[in-house]
Amino acid sequence: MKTETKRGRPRKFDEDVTLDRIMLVFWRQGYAATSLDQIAEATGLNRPSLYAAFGSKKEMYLKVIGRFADQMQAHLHDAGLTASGLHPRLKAIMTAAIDLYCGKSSLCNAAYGCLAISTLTTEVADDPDFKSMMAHVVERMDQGFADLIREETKGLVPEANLRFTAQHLSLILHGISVRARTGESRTALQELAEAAVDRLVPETASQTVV
Amino acid sequence: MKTETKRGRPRKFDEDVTLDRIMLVFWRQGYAATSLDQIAEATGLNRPSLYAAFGSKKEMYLKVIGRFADQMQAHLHDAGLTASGLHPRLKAIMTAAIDLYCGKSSLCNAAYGCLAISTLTTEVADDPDFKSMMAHVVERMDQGFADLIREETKGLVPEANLRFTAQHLSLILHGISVRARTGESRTALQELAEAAVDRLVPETASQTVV
DNA sequence: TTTTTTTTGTACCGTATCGCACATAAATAG
DNA sequence: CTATTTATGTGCGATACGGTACAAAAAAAA
Repeated sequence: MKTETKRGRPRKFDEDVTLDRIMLVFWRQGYAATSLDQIAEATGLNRPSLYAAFGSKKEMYLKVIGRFADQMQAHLHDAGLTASGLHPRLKAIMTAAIDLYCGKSSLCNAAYGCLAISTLTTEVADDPDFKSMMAHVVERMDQGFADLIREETKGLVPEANLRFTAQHLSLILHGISVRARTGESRTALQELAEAAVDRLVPETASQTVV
Repeated sequence: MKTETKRGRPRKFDEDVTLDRIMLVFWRQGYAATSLDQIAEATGLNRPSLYAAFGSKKEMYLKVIGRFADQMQAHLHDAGLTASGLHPRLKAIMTAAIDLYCGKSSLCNAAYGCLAISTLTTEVADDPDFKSMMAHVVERMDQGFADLIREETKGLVPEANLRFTAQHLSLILHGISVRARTGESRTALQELAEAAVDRLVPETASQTVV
């Protein structure tokens, strides 16, 4: 399998870097309030190049949301590996999420909360494509927490209870995202999250959850 | 004090009814995606009348948010009066909020979640006026819960703990709003809320909270 | 070189946007 | 009746919007 050199004029931009720049614009302003001119300015590209590479504004946004979900999942997964035991791992994940929501991550340096919660939620009521994307993102987050709990409690917790607790953890994170974007301090959110985890899962892994 | 009859041509519309109609448009589409033509169509007024009565689009939106916060607070307060004891009252409030978020209230008949969480959150990062309004709305919700807990536990719970639990309850409601707009069923949200309240406050009022 | 393929950038199209000017209408005050 | 005050509705104006046509540019292929 040889690396066939592409014909035609080469691109002057990196697709991933560009998507990250587009992401930041949508993250700050939301979908509806963002114009293609702003995206063009933020990326250094002109509109025809943007359309050729990513399609319409809506497609750009959906691509960005999907990319964000991927990066978010990887980020939180990594954070969950820095500790051991259900309770400590959950706390590590919460901390990582709060840092990200408050602009303390490589992804974003402003307190914009979660991209999906902060901007996609608005568009959901009037557009089925956005709505199913939103449901997908939330479902992924629930799944992530469920997988972690399942792994750490190996059969000790009924699947139904486990999924329920996972939903509850997602819920907490969504609420924290809202407060992060509203301007609440990182330490205040950290306290809230810690208390929430303490109430949801026991300190020692041997106890039954829920 | 006599009812001075106003001079000039009388208005053909009721200001409150009109604001409620404007509210529904913003509730579905959000601030940025809503045009004044859509508002004009929804209210039956033309743009000059709208501007004369409510000012710019931004002022309309802020007025609507304030009105929503008032109505929401009254709605939840009333719901809290239908039961007695901290735990039952909180559950009643949660149920009322979920019904409203899912379109089962006189305010709105569609599952649009909370107007502020669903639409104002997006605008917050780029506009200080919206941001302070959002902080104000969240603060009011925290206050409402704090007042209720304080009233029901009369001095048994330290003010700090009490406020902390109130924030946690608001957080839950914000997360539920997101899921309601995303399409989650009312019963599923009801289960989540009940479990959350069970974990946050004891069943019997005599126990210490948190 | 000539041809083919792909990207770039200018310039544009039709439409929608917010906000307002201005004339008209409907009420009261004198 | 005349003047004044307030609300209505048509219509416009300047701008911004999403999206695209088209020609120039930059690479590989023939």
